[in-house]
Amino acid sequence: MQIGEISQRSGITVRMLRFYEAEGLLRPHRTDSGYRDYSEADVEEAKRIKQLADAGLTVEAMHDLLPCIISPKPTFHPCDRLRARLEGEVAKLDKRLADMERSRSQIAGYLADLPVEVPAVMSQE
DNA sequence: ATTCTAACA
DNA sequence: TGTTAGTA
Repeated sequence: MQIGEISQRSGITVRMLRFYEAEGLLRPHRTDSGYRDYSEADVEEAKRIKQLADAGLTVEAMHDLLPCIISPKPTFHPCDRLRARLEGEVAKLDKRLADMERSRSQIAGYLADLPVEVPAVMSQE
């Protein structure tokens, strides 16, 4: 099938399907004319990729996790290092959350100290 | 009509 | 990630 069909069936944009391929996540065959030719197996793989992408995982993480997924749920198979990798992802998110909280309080502080604006019609009178 | 690669007011 | 260009 062509890229347009797997796109609608997987929910991944054509743009991203090409990007993931460039990243080595999906390897569809090519027709004589150079068009990507996807198989049913590719559709299942694409659905798994979609799940991981929606979880906010990076392409690098997907490379590690995809081989450990059995169903498109995804259900993870106890591969070696799988637990460590998932824990690593959670650690990264915890780091980002901490950074964002610092940023939030900083900006909230600017907002709290902001002088009250006087309406133009009043300041001119 | 669709897809392909490359590139960015 | 979108979008556009010029093809196949």
